[in-house]
Amino acid sequence: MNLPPLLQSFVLHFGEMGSRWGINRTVGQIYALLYASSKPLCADDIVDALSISRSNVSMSLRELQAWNLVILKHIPDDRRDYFTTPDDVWQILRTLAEERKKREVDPTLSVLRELLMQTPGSEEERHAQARLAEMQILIEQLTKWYDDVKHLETEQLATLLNLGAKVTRLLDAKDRIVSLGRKRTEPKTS
Amino acid sequence: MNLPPLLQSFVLHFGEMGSRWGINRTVGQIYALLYASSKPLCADDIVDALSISRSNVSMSLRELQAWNLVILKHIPDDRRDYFTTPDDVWQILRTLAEERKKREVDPTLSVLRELLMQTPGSEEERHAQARLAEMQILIEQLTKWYDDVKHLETEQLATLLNLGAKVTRLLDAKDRIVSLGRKRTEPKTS
DNA sequence: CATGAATTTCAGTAATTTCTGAAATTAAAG
DNA sequence: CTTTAATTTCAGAAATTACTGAAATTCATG
Repeated sequence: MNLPPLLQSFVLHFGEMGSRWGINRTVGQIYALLYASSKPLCADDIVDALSISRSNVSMSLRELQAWNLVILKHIPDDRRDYFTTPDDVWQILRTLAEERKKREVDPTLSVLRELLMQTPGSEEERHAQARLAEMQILIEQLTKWYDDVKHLETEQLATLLNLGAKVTRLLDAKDRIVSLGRKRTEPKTS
Repeated sequence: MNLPPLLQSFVLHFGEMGSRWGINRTVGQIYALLYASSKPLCADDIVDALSISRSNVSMSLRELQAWNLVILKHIPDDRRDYFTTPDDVWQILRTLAEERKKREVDPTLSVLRELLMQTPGSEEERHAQARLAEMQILIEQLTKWYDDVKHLETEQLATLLNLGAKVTRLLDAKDRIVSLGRKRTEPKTS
């Protein structure tokens, strides 16, 4: 591996963390490298930087593209593909959420729905269905929230985050204000 | 595998999904089994239900305990350990969030902090640090939100979920009401 | 349509992870 | 202290996943 020490530490860390997420080491390393580099890299740049085989780079880039995590760029008079990550970290977060939902949540939801259509053949199955129903309801609530929130602009999303648990207090406050007929109150927005 | 068909489908699905999350097939299957069973199971029950070796069950249960995902129960006049999952799916969600944060987010945050302490030795490193800083800020915002929200009672959490993106509208409404005419600088609304 | 640079595919191999059975350990009861 | 049931540990086997190099493919250009 042939990288400035800081970049190398970052890349190695992402590689290790990769396995804790569902992705493999190389994919994690390539992503980290693209993320932190100041300009787009082509496959051979990655080969040089990480000392891995050309074919491994090819397959890993394909994987990253399937996740929509990289952007393909072209440089004039150069046939090669160059890759970067989006500049906006919020956009990256959105993509990550979307893809993980697609791969990790949606299939489970569809299995739960299917199994809940069946008629239980025993007391044991009846109980199991009740448990699956609880899980289904939870996941549906979460995905409903997600579908709602994912359309927000970055600034609004940041506002929502900063608000955090205070939302519930805000709700109370609004109830009070509205029910009192717009009496003037101190703003408590942060 | 010796289970009612509905339970078997659920268990097999969790096993497969297991690998998309960081956990392995057996651990996923055992968790699913414990989750959907009407009473606590001991290691040998699991061996029978899933047709896997006793030692595998032992190691997998240990893994689940490390994740705080199972509850250990005892039955009078029986030396064996019996396992279940918590009844409350919201509690399960909280545990899952906490453990995943601990394993998948915190280590990255600490690496980012460490690397951002260093003095960049080149323009390339300077740029990398800027990118790491963006990532750090995002992660810190998210974990701050999480730390705030995780203490909420289930009912409040459900309220917050149901509110979703409407929070921003609520905020606007409150601003309008309390500031009596002073308009907030608008983000570009989609 | 031949050339050659860039890239992808894929079969075989390497590395890693998971799983098992045998042996070791633990701990309750005689 | 011994017996015995329950559990854990761990070395090796099995299974899975990741990686490589060689061959095949793609595609812009002469």
